[in-house]
Amino acid sequence: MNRTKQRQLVYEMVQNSFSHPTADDIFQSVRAEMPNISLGTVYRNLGVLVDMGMLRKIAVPGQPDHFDRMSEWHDHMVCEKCGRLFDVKLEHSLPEQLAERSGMQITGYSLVANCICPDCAAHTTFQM
Amino acid sequence: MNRTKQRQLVYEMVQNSFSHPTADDIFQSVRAEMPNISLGTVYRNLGVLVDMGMLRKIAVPGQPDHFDRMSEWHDHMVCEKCGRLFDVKLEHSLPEQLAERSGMQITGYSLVANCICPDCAAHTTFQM
DNA sequence: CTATGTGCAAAGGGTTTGCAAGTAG
DNA sequence: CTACTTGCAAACCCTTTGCACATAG
Repeated sequence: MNRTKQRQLVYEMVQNSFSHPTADDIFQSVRAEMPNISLGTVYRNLGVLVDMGMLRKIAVPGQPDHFDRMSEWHDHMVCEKCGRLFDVKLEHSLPEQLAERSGMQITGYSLVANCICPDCAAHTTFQM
Repeated sequence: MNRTKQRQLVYEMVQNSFSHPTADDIFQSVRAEMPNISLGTVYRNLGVLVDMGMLRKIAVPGQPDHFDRMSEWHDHMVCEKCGRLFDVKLEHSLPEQLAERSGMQITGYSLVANCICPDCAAHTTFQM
């Protein structure tokens, strides 16, 4: 894997972000520093970095994919009002729960829960 | 909600299926009985039926959406060899696990686990 | 020098939508 | 009669890809 400026910038942008950015978020942000970078390059580098286990991809139904740094394992919740992602750590490993119940080997999983985040719960005007 | 032949057929096809069909599977199948039905109509009816809680939509990362009847609540696993979907029932409700850990209200979730199904585990030739 | 990566623009795949005509109730 | 639904085709959105050029090592 060659170390190009583009790849470096894409990686750092996700690594330093707290907001679970999408490919386009990353594109916009990296473009500030390297105006000629193309969206295709961002996608390609995200793919490489995810395949190498240096970043995580989070598939959110009905939204473009989000990306996250490789911190301690956790799951994600998406606020159905504001669309932001939040982290959550389950007490019992989901793959273990699934393997035990199904008897099959679990090789990965994708989980996104819908929630109302504290901000939206607080600011929402009355609704029936 | 009007009761049209198209909507009826779409509903019945999913209701009688054991295979977690995609919109296109449903389209192909319904077309056998009603050759002029359009794919757009299938999508529209699936949307209506899911919104009314008569069918479930299963979002599988990297695949088109699948649909399922509204049987007892369960989760899904997708075999990474053959791509088929399988049902699994967790012992502890995931929304409860998530709510407890996050303190937020959980309004739904999407979970798909990757697995190796028994068929593929048995038939696979040796691989490193 | 050679493998790998890039920018660009076009294509891809699943899904949604605008519209005029058709149908349910 | 009126609101809802359909078929059709075009549009949409996110993502991938082919290609010729550029760059890392």
